[in-house]
Amino acid sequence: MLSKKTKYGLKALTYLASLETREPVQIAEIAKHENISQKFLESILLTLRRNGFLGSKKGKGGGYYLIKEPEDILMTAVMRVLEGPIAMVPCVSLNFYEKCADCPDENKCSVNKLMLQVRDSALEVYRNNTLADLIS
Amino acid sequence: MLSKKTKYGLKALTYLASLETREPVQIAEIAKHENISQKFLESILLTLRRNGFLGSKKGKGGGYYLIKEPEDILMTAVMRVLEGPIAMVPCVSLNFYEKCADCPDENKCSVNKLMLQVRDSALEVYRNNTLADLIS
DNA sequence: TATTACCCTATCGTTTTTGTAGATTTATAT
DNA sequence: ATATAAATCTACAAAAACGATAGGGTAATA
Repeated sequence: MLSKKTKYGLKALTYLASLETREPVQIAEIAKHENISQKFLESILLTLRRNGFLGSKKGKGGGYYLIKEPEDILMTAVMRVLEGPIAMVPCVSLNFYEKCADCPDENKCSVNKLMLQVRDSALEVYRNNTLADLIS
Repeated sequence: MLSKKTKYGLKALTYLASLETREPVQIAEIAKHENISQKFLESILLTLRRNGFLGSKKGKGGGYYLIKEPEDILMTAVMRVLEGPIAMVPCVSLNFYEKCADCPDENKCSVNKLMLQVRDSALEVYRNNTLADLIS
């Protein structure tokens, strides 16, 4: 299941990308337009800023704005920041690898074998989509 | 994240498929061989039986056994029973469809657009793998 | 009578999602 | 300059949902 954090984050990014301007947009406006709990969105935008996707400006006339062109924002990067690992099990994760506690031999593990394929296919989708591709 | 339920279920199925015999195998043996909590496995095997993957026999010499050939057990079916929807959001699910509470128009939703592709790519993997393919 | 699957329930721990309360920064009007 | 209003930032906390596991009793079968 996709977490609401990721869902809301994606929606917020898409909304910002869809605007003509790159001037700061207030949290309240984004939250209202996308039907998102404002306080929750606040923390999501914060992590997007900390990870280099958004810039922010405090005080009156402040808000959040895209820091890169939508064409340059890959879904692999967005998903990893918001949702975490793309792989469904740590033992096939590229960026968050961990050995399974059970499972004596990864190469003979059926779960590993299947989830490796799933990871690769998901990865291909995320690599082929930038933020610009999600705007209709 | 893949639930342990699914992980354990897949391992149990693979173990049964890897055996020469189709005679009943006790829960304890499966649990021990795959390093799984026996009590947890118990409930997993039960749902696999209720969904037509396994047969069972009570009493001495009882246990669980495969009811179909490994070649005829598709991962799409196994995943849907153990993990639930293959889609990451209900609004792109084939078997568990649900409209999003927010989101006025699915066709214009960026999350929908992306997750539709992810679903299709995962589906292709699951369709191309039977239980027989997971045995090494 | 022993063995094994079946079934129900309770519990513990973690993660997700949301809410509360304030502190800090900035633009603007007076 | 000063006050005011408008924002983001920070830190908790709590509630809700979910995942994983354990315990104990029942029913079927050799």
